[in-house]
Amino acid sequence: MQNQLSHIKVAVDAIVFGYSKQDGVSVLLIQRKYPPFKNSWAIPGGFVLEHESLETAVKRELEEETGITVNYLEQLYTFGEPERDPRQRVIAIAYFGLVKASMYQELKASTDAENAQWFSIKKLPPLAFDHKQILQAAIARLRSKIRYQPIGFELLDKKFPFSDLEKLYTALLDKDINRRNFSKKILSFDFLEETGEVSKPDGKGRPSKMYQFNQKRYRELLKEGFHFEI
Amino acid sequence: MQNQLSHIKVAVDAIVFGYSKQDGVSVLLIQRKYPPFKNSWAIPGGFVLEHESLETAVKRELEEETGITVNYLEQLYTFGEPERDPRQRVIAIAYFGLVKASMYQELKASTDAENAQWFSIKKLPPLAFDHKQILQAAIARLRSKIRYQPIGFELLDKKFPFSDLEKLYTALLDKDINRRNFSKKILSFDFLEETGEVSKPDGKGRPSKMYQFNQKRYRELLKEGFHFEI
DNA sequence: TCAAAAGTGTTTCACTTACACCCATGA
DNA sequence: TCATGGGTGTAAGTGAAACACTTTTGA
Repeated sequence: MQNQLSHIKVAVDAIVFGYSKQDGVSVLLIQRKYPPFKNSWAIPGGFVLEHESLETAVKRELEEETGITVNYLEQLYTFGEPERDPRQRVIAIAYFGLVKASMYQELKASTDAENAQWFSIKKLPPLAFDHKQILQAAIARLRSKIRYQPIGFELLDKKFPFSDLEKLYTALLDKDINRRNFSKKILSFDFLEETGEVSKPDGKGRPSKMYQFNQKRYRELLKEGFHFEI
Repeated sequence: MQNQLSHIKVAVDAIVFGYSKQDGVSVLLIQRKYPPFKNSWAIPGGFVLEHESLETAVKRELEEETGITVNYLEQLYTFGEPERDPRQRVIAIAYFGLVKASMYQELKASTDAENAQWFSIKKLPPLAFDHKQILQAAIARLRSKIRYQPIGFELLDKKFPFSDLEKLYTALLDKDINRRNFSKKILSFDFLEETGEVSKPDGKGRPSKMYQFNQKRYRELLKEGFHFEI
């Protein structure tokens, strides 16, 4: 095997989720400029360079195509059916990323991102290749993972009112949540801390305390055998 | 992109677990015949052919190298660090497989398997490439997955005494299990059925009822929103 | 002073945990 | 009849679910 060449190409894709109170959970898509599927919406991604790690490749492609930097990234699944790309055999290692609400707002301003756009996961456009299937796998991962790992905080701002967290969970889990029991449960975990600030009420109602996720405390709890579960 | 060739090669690996009361949980390894890592033990696997799906490739390689057929297979993770193979860039899509106790016994008889062998996960040999890391990921997956999905039955025979299941769980989860509460919990799920048979006691003690996993009933329960958890 | 949203106390109920005892078999 | 492993009943403890009430703000 003297550096043989392969007929199979290796690509990475990035399914990036963002959140806002107005639009709920959204995913970042780009519009294709060239055939096949010209002008279709697609998941950002591209081919892996010979000496670059898979994660580096995802981050690079994401930066090039959308200008976005994620604050959470994990491997999702590898899609490799022989016919998934009509041109030639391409296997795609899909990654799952999250960005904070502040980054979500910034996309509009970026110049790299002229053909990148957020789509609410409730109103998705038709997608190129097998990207519908990939996106569905990512949404399933997000929905299940948010129940046993505190990744919800990666979608909110650093400091947030408690109701934001509750709205996020309501948006992702279908059943509606009992406000009282939800707050009792989350606060009993003891990894949220009050910042001392309060939110100015937008319009009406009592202002709420601002909280932030204490990552260090969470890691300590994990070491003690703690298990997060909603 | 007219069928360009890639400098990155695509391989699949299969981490297959088996179980027996004597050896506990074991993993199937092969001894390498050629350099690099000649004579080292390694996870079975090989390169993906141009027109074959990833799953087909895993099953084919497993059959060729060990003669084993799995009754459960899922994708584990894709390993793609640039330096993981000293010869050239190879990304490996690792799969996670389980075989029933009867298949576990058969390996010894198979001729294909002259250089394949079961190793207890408690006494593992040094491994080629980054296979130690891959195997650790697989063991972690098995340990965590057995808690929220009834894959334990894929490691036992079709019919088994209850204590076999208990021993399997004791072997995988570190903490020891309260026999009474474990059986109450499993039986309350209502996907195990008595076969009417009893085991002949091997040596001593009261014979036990034989049970079998009712896959159909389990699927029904899932539809009703049932959630398995130990 | 009213509507809206935040914040909190308490009872009920179900399930887990812990413990103890009985049963069937071979030697 | 004894040792061994299989099979089962139940009380106590813990935590989730349900519900109702109070507080703080803007209009």
